[in-house]
Amino acid sequence: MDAAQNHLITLLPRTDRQRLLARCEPVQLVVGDVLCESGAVLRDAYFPVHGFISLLTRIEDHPSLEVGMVGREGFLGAALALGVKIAPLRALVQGPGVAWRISAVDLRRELADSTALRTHILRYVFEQMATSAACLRFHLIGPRLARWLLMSADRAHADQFHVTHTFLASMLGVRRVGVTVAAGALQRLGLIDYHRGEVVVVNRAGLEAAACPCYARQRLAYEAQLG
Amino acid sequence: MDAAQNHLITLLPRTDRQRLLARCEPVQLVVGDVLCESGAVLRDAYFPVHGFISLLTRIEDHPSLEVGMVGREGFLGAALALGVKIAPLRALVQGPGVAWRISAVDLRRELADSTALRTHILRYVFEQMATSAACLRFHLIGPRLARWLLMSADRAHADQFHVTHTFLASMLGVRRVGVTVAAGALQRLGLIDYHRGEVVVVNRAGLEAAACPCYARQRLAYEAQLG
DNA sequence: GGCCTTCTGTACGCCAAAGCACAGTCAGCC
DNA sequence: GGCTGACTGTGCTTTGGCGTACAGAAGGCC
Repeated sequence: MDAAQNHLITLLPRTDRQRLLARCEPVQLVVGDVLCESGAVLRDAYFPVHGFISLLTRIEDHPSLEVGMVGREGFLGAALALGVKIAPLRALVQGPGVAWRISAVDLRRELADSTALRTHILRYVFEQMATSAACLRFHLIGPRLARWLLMSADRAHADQFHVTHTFLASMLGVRRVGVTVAAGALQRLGLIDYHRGEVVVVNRAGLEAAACPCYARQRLAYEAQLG
Repeated sequence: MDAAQNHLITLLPRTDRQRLLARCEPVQLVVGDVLCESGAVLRDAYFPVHGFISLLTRIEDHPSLEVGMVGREGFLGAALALGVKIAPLRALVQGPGVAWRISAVDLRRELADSTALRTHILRYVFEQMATSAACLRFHLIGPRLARWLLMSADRAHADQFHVTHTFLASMLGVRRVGVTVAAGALQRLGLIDYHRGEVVVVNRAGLEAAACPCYARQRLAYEAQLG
């Protein structure tokens, strides 16, 4: 698990990192697993190493909506870092892999001891949420879909992954038909290819051009944080 | 300034509170003032006591959009709390009043010393952002407008305040005409009254019924935090 | 092979909101 | 009083997305 560490952990000073890892245990991320349910008590937090996790919200009778995505560059359990005991969002494993798991109690202890950990975790969450708001309001399905595919490919560390139109719809908060139409357009442009849930990014540069600017923006913000 | 303190400050343990206030100075909030510009260097943070402040974002050529509102119950400068030096959002004074101002340097020192302050500030911001996302995506102009009016009335501590349709449009991220139509409907229902920028909440209960459920939800979350 | 389920494509009508244009209306100022 | 500028109201057309319904296509299982 060293070569492909979680980036937040990598950013920590050596002693903090060692102390944190001593409290973590590795777990498998299995596609479809729900790591925490909205409204349930938070028991653990996760630092993904491979694979990725979607953060979903629901309001009333609307379809669900993804408000964040966590991969190797991030962390699941920000609420815990704020001392909140009840999960505000549903966390769904989307790409298979492994993660470091830490108990709420241990995380709390580590956060108290490590300013670096606290800062990195919270800044990451903040950035994600700030980006999505305006995007949800103004951007059309097509560009949003393209952005989602790129973000997934980044976190899956692959140009191919599994996801159906129905599922995409519940991520973007739109109808399944809306996804079908938008995905069909991307396919006709030769940017992606898909078949019964297997999506392949064919023309990455083209897909980036088709994606809403939030993709580039978030990427820049992330790189600025690292550098 | 004691009787009507900022709520986050009130929540602090006594010693933390006294130390914090020793570093703050009172300043006037004048309507239209821009306390920080997006992309500019952050110098100060604010704890409003009276009046309130809107947090605005802009993307590309779209109209601006409000993503947060800060009054007595909150705090302006969350980015600073995360160690970010550049303001991610524009902060615009909307309701006149006073606030405690603290320099970035001093805030940093206080945050390092006070777990309570850190937790309260970040939890507050987190809650706000999580609420808005789905609201922006799913709710119609009318209910969103009603919610905005209620939130403003709450923070202004008055049933009357000044705001034009054009301005409301830039808060909600819609056209001015859209606001005119929605506001006209609320007025015909006898819920509000307005005339050249002076808005009066006539039927508060009715307005709450007309507002999107995010208003009640956020209120509940806030009360839970206090209790 | 045949059935069933899952996934994808297409086709309606409908509506909220956008973009655009223009007409009132009120307040303050010269 | 009359001008000016800010504010509000109304009337178009266009459009992106919704809700719904149904039909084809591909894979799994018996």
